This record gives sequence, C-alpha cells and structure tokens, in this order.
Amino acid sequence: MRDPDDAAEQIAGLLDGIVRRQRRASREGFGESVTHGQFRVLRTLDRADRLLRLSELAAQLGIVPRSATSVVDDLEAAGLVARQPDPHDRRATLVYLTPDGLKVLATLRKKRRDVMAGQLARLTADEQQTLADLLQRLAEE
Amino acid sequence: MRDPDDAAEQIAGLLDGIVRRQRRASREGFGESVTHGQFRVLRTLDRADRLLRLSELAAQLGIVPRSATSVVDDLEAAGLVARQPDPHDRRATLVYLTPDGLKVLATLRKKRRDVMAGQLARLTADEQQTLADLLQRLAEE
DNA sequence: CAACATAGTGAGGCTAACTCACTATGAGCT
DNA sequence: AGCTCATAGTGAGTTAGCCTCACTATGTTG
Repeated sequence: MRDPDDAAEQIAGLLDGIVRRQRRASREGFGESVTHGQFRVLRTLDRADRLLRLSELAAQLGIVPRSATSVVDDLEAAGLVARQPDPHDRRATLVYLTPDGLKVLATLRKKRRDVMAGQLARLTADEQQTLADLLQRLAEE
Repeated sequence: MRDPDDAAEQIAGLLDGIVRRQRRASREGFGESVTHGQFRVLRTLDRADRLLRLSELAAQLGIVPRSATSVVDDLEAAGLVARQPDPHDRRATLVYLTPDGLKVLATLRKKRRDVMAGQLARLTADEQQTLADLLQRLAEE
C-alpha cells in the first residue's frame, strides 16, 4: 500500500471485494430461484421470536417499507411466507414463514456455509473467532 | 448464536451487513454524482501503472467487459476518464483517468475514509491491523 | 485466404434498492 | 361526535449495477 496509514480505505476495499465474490459464488453455486434479498427476509423472519409487521421487517432489514412489500410479495407468491392481518391494528400486516419457507431457508443456509467454507478454510479456528469478534464490533450500531 | 460451530454463517452475515451500511452511508454522506461502481473504476485505473484496455479493466473489477463499457461510457460523459485506441491492436480501447478524474477520485477516497473512520474508531490500531490481515487472506484468490 | 478467436458494443433483462403519491385506519383534541 | 394528524401498507415509476445474447471489426493461424 502506498499510504501506510490508510487502513480505512484498505479495509473498505477488502470488505467490498469479499462480499462481492461471495455474492457471485452463491448465485452461481445454485440458482435455486430464491434471491439474496429474499434470503435475507427468510432469515430475519426466522430470527424473530414472533410474527413481524411489514414495517418491522423492513426496519430490521434496513430498507424502506415499500421495498419490503415487494420482496414479501414475491415470497408469498412462491409460498415461502404468508401474510395475516394484525388483530390489534387493521392497518398492519403480519408476515411469517410457511413450512416450505423454513425448508428452503435451511437449504440456503447450508449452501451459504459451503460457499464460505472454502475461503474460511484459509484461517484457523482461532483466527475465525477473532475475525468474527472484530466484525461484530464493527457491525454494532 | 444458537449454533456455535456456525462461524461461517455468522461471518457471512456480518460482512454483508457492514458493507450494506457502508454503502448506504457513503451514498447519503454526499451524493456527488459519482456512483460506487464508477468509484471502483477510478480506483482501478489509478492503481494500474499503465493504460488499461476495457477488457483488462473489466477483469480487474471482476465484471464482464460489457458492463465495464457502460460504466466507462458514463465516466467519459462526465469527463472523468477518456478512451484512446490501442496503437498495437485496433480492436482494443485504452482507458485512462483525466485530471478531473484524479481530482474526483481524491475527494471520494477522503469521503470513504471518513465514513469508515466512525466504525473503525471502535477498534484499536492493532486490531485494525489484525482485521486487515485476516481480510487480506480471505480475499486472496 | 478461409476459419477461428478476440475486443468492444447495442439491445434487453433482472435484482435490489429508491421516491412520490395514494388509501385505509388509528389516535388525540376539543 | 367530528376534525386533524400520524401511521401502515401499496401502486407507479426510477436508478445502479450487474447479466446474457447477438453483432461488427479486427487480429491470428493452418
């Protein structure tokens, strides 16, 4: 690196490249019809301990509600999630995973693990842990 | 985490989230008209020690040549890069940064450094170095 | 010099986001 | 009660950043 003190830019570039390659690999590895955005919705719904409103889902994904509507539309058409009116607020809609959605989520998780495994094999278990910890701290709000 | 041995998925998720937030922050931080894809082209041209063919540029960016054509079209229209026929091969086109392009690149680099600085401040200099090293190894082909 | 390979681009598609404008419903104030 | 304002979701349309497929112009080689 020309600028030794430019750790910020170096790290930004590395992160960008790694994610880019991962994304590409997982798309090629198996199309499976479910897109990355849809995968993110499935994961978020699974992580939640209750039904989520569309707007809550959007907030957790870090996208605007309108965008969440579209992804949920597609997932619902594919039968992986379902909508149900919120009994306490007739404006709101609750979203949840269907059994099919759960199955697909499990497959996708496995696939992503496999895609990452190749890259991660270059690090020891300790290093992986260190990396995870450092990233965790970077990721905090 | 529920699955302790699931470092792969955890790391994948963290990387994804961090890059996503960074991307958003840098877009909001200052629109400046230059997109992230254009930024990547400017950086790549700057890093090269000679004029690059469009196909070489594409290869370094990890995109197909057709996509590079489009980005270069936009940058050329904005006056940040220029094309010139390859004297040794009339099929090929060489691309290079204009003085304006260099100026804009410097501004963008500074901006990105600033955006990252906030997150990176949570890590000590040593930790930043460790992170950079680990990422470097992940990123290797 | 015919056959094939390579460099770039036109046309068009797709994902993953965005904004703006709208409807339906809820909540608060007199 | 009624009026006003806020909130939940969605229709319509746009953008960035990629992709593939088909094409032209040029280079390479048996």
